[in-house]
Amino acid sequence: MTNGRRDADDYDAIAIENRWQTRWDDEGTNRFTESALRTAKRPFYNLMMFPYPSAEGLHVGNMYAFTGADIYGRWKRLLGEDVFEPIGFDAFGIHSENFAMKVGVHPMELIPRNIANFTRQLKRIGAMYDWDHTVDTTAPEYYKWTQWIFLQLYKAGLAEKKEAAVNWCPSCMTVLSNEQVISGECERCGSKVEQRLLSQWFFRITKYAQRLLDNLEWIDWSDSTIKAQENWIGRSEGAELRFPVVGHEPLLVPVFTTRPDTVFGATFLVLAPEHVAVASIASDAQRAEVEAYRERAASLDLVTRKKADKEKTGVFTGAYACNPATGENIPVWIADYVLMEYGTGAIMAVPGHDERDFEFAKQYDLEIRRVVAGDADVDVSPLEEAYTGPGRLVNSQKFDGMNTVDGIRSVTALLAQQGFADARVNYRLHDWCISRQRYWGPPIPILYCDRCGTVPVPETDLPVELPFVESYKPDESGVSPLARVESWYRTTCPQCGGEAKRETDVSDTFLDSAWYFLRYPSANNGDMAFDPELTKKWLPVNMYIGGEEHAVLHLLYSRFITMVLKDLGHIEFEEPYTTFRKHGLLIKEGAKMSKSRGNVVIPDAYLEKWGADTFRMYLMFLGPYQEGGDFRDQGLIGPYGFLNRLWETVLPVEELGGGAPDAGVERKLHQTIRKVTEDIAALRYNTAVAAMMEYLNTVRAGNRSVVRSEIEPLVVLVAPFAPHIAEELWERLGYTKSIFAPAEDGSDAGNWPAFDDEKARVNTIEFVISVNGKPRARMNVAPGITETHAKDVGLEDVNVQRALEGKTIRKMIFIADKLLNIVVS
RNA sequence: GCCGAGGUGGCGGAAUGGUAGACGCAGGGGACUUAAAAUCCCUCGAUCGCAAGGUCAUGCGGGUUCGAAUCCCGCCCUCGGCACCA
Repeated sequence: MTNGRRDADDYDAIAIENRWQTRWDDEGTNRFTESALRTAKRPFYNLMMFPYPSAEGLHVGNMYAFTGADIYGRWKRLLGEDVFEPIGFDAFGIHSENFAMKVGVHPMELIPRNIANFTRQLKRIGAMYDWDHTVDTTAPEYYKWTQWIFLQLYKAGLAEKKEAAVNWCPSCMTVLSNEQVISGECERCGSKVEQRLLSQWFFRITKYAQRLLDNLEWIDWSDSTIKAQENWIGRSEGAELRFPVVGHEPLLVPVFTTRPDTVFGATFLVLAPEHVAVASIASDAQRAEVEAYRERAASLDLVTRKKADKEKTGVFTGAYACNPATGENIPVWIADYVLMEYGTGAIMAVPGHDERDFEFAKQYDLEIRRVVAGDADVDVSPLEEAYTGPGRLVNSQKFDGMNTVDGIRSVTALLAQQGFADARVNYRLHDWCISRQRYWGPPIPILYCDRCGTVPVPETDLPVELPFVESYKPDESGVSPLARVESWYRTTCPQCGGEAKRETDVSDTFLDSAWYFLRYPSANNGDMAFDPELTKKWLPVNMYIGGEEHAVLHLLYSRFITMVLKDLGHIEFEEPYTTFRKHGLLIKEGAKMSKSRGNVVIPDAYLEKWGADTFRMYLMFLGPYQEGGDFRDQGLIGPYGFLNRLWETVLPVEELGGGAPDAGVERKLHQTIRKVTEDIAALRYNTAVAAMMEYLNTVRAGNRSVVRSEIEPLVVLVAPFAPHIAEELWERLGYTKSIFAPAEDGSDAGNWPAFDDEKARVNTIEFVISVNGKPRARMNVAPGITETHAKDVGLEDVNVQRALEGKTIRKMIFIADKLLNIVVS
């Protein structure tokens, strides 16, 4: 745009992008045929987290994630690999359902509309998705297999139904997740949330806890994601100790502790209010109080109950237990700070050495006994606060003087001998509750028959289709709206032919997404969930890029399902993603993007103003991809100017010179190819873009005339970031095939340029002479300057001499091709 | 409280033991233009100096080292995750 009007040959991003997107679509450039999927020579499965198709449309956060992943895939394709890059829609779930209720449109109507809008937007960003292999988790052809997976777990004994406490909003009449409870109130209506006991389906993920933990050692994932999973699984080593209840022999109350060495300081026992032993051991005198407390605890919502800073409460049961180490009788209490779902639901309280027990003992005036002294001061004075560190045992009979590590082992061994203890490992991880008392999900494929009991739906009867239900709002009954559709849930038992009733709960959305990557290559297969041959060829996923918000849920559940499917003989690998990289978080002008702040970036307007190429490039340039960055409208002009200058430099092609590149430019070119290649491989996209900009500046410096061999490789380097302009320039450079197609020399290679270390080698370096670490002179020399030579030249420099005046040289440090540091005093 | 990441010009960010501030934005000056936009060229951490050059500077305080944004110790702050897990 040099003359205020647009010449035919000006860079018109929108027109170019429309043209190439249409062409990719028409020619199926990025789509595998079924046979091509089977014959691919160098398969590379490039996966990104499929979006939930909200009504708002594609968010800039989605686009940031997808662009970074697409650049990786396009780069792999330019290297000549057969890259499979699918996308789909995670469209079931509470989010969609709540939104549908809000706008008063049935989800069965709303979701297809949203998917159509998302598809349009996803095509607009120029990612190389295979639109012939997409999934929609709400399609019966998909959730048929989600139900099939449920049945495989059921048959393997990994799915079981049991009672569990859930959050219940009495006004919305629905179960809430913990995330939807804000300080005891419903996030949507503000009502006080209650606790309800419901019978629900669980997957026994805890059975896989150790394996899920062990494999973290060898899978190639972002460190922070691995750490998050480790913490979530939460392995702790310790012991189970058993305390006989006085007068109720042979009843033993088991407790889990990581500090069996402190058992001599266990001055009372605390059970969770729900603990089964409570009813039988409570004394008559205390029974009324105990019952009242249990009722109060049961009515409290789960989030408030688990708040650590809540004041501790509890009641004495009237019973005593025998401390097997000391032989003393200690009181048994119940308190809601002890959680039924962790360990055994009971603890031995050691107030001297546990902060919570200390607080509780203070509250109810229970004995606090020191049994550990800090190493430095073998101190037996009373405790002002709980001492939780290591040290030496005191007041512990024959174990006195022993350190914490030996104490844990020795005390456990002694009590084990007497039958009161076993070494034990505990995990924080809970079984995965997959029941949802909602409408918008795949029905759980189970039937209940009066005669046969719980009966799985035969695989041949799948899918159990979700019926269209006009009024799908949840109600206060605590069961799914499907329980109101008698015509649907009444059925016959496949075993006895008698009357049966369907399970009316649907499954968790996370089950839909726990296996979607297995479905993509087989997306069009109606006969099985995943074709064995295709699965073997393409899986596990080679590269998975996504946000860290899924570090523990989706990424853990999909690992679990993969392990189960392997154990059941359906697949041959147990980790779904060979490499996982998290991307960072985008913020807007220093602040987190949120609807309430009104600073959410909607990509559409930017795409229309600047084009997808500029937008993609800017997103990758604004900060390190794996750490995130700050989106500023002002910043887009940078990459836009770069693409404009690239356009002007290549065109018109007839004016490009032929022949050999300038020596200096060629050196910079090979350095740039090397840097961009290494940076993309490591997802350092921001510095890759900077290197390309630097190279273009070098090529254009001083308005010199450019030869084709200098600029053509840059078009390829830019292609993963700005695929449309790259295709256009490539075509204008005279190539007939797509820049992403295999190179025209017939080899397996793609068009990505190779770098030559020889050609990248510098012929002059700037050598620094410093005095006491401060640079005093710089000189341009040929690499390989000797120490002697450097000293000769360096000491002659006037500036250096000035710095040396009146000082004595103590020594000189020579670092080859970098610097000479003269140390003086 | 615990785990993880981070704190560098006016701004986004480079540099992970060896020239601090690559690349880009914004700002300043200039060319072209009737003018504006666009484009191009120069300049651009602070401070002292006519200049050569000096001094200061990577959250704060110490340390290691010939040399520290980078490594170690102790603090402060920001962001993300987990949180009564025994």
